[in-house]
Amino acid sequence: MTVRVRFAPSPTGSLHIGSVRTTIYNYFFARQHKGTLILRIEDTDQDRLVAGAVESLYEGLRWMGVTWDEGPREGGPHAPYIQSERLPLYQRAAQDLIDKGAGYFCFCSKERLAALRAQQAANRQITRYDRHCRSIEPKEAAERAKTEPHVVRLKVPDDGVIAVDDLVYGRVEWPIETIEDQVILKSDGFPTYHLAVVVDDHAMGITHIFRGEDWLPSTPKHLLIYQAFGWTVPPIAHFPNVLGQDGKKLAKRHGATKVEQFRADGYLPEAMVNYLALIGWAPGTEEEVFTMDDLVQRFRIDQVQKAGGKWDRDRLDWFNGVWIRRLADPDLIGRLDPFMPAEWDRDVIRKALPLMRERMRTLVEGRELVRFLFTDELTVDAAALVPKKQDRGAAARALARATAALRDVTPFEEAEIEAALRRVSEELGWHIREVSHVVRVATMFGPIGLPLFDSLELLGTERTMARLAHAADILGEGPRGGTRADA
RNA sequence: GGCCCGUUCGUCUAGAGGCCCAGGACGCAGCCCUCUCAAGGCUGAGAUCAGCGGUUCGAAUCCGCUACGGGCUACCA
Repeated sequence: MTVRVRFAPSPTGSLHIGSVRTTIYNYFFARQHKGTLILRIEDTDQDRLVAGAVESLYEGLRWMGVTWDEGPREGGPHAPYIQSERLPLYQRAAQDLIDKGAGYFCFCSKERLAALRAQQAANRQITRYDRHCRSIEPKEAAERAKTEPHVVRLKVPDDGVIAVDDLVYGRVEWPIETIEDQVILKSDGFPTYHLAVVVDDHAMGITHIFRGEDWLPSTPKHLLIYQAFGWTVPPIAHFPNVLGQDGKKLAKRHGATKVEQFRADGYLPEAMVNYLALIGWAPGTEEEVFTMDDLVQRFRIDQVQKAGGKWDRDRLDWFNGVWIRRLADPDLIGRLDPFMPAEWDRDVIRKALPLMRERMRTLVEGRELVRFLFTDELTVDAAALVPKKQDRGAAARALARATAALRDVTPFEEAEIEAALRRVSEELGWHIREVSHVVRVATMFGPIGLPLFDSLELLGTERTMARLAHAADILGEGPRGGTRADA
C-alpha cells in the first residue's frame, strides 16, 4: 500500500510556525515512504477566511522547501482540494448518515443552545447538547428540513468506550457519554471540520492521519463518525504543540510566529527546518545539524516527543549561523542579495564575504556589518573614539600618527596596512588594540566586528583618509575644547 | 466545572531496570586564539530525573496517587 498523507491548513492567516512544524513532519514521512503528499485547504468556516492566506501558504512552504503532489493548484485524482468546493460530497454524506439512522436533523436555534449551555453551566453540569431534536420522527424531521433552518447532528451512542491507538501518545480512551451529539453539517450547508476531515480523508485514500496535539480531544468525535459510516480508521498520530516562552500554545502574542517574518529577518529555510524538526523529535544520537534530506531519511514517528516544546529564539539563531557558515560563497551571495540595497556595489560585497560569514547570525546582520562600506552618512561620537584608559588628547595624537602612517601605505593592502599600524603602536607605546580601536571607530563608525586591516583595504585610501580627517576634527573640537592634535 | 494529554539542566533533548549520584546542544561564565567582534578549541556552573508511595537485589526508566502545567469543551479549525 502506498503512503498517502495530507496536511490540511485553514486559510485563516499567514503561515504559522506551529503548523509548519506539523507540515514538515508530514513531509518527512511522505517522502521517506516514497508516498504521496496532499495539500487540502480546509475552509469550511466562511467567517474566518483571510484573503491571501492560501497565497501565503504556498509562498511560505515553497520557501521552506516543502513540496507536495496533489493540491488546489497541482490538481490530482481527488480534485477539488478545497473543501468549500466539495460541498455536495459532505451533504450527501450527511444525508447518508440520516438515512442510516446515524444522524438527525436539529432545528434548535442558536439562542436555545446558548441558553441551554448557560443553564447547564450555572447548575455546574456538563455543557452538552440535550438531544432535544433526536426524538423527532425522521419523516417529520425530513419534512420540516425542507423549509426550516437546521443542522445535522451525529447520533452518538449512549454509552461505552471509544479508543484510539495513537502512534505518538499510545492508547487513549474516552467514555462515550462525555461526547455530545456533534453538529456535522451546519445550517449554511457547510460541513463542520469533523465531518469534512473524515469524509475527505476517506475519499482521498489517506493512509496516515497526522496533525497537531490540539486535535487529540476531538479524535473520539471522528472515530464515531468513521464508525457511523462503517469505514476503517487509518493509523493516527498527534504531534506535540510548539509552545511560547510561557508554555502556552504558540500564538501571535508571542511575537514573531509567521514564516514570512523570519524570512524577512534574514533566516535561512535550512535553519528553520532544522531547528523546527528538533522541537519534538530527536534522532537518539548526538547529531543535530540536518538537511531536509537527512531529516526525510532519519525521521521516525516513534521518536516523536509527547510533551510540547518551547520556542527558543537563541537556538534558532545558532542554527542560522551554522547554516550561513555552511553555504558556499556564490550561494551565500545570492541569499544576501535581496537584503542589500541595490546601489551597494556587489563586487565589494563579494570581497567582504569572507570577513562577514562567521560574524552574522542572520542575513540582516550581514547587511549591517558592511553598511560602513557604502555610506558616509553615519556619525562618529568623540567619546567612542577614545580607547579605554586613554584620554582624548592621546587619542587625537594617535589618530594623527595613524593618519600620517596610512597616507604612505602602498599598495593599500591588508598586510601593509597592518604593518604600518603596528609601527604606529610601537612609536606610541600603545597596544595595537588601542590604535586599532581609534582607527576602527573613525573609519567604520563604531565597534564593527569586521577585521580592521581588511576593511580598510576594501574602503580604499581616499575614503580612509577622509574619514580619519573627519574623526580628527571631531576629536579636536569637542564640547570641552579638547586638546588640539599636535601633528 | 467536565474530558484528555503532559512533567529529565533556564531552553531543545539523550535515556526504553543496573553502562546514569544522568549524556549532548543552545544560552551563560572563564581560559586559549586574537587588531575588535565573531568563528573555533578547552574548561566550568547548571537537573536530588515534578512530589509521594509501591514493585524490584536494584528505578529517570514499571505501577498507583497527588501536585503543577497544557489542550479541548462552538453551527472555529
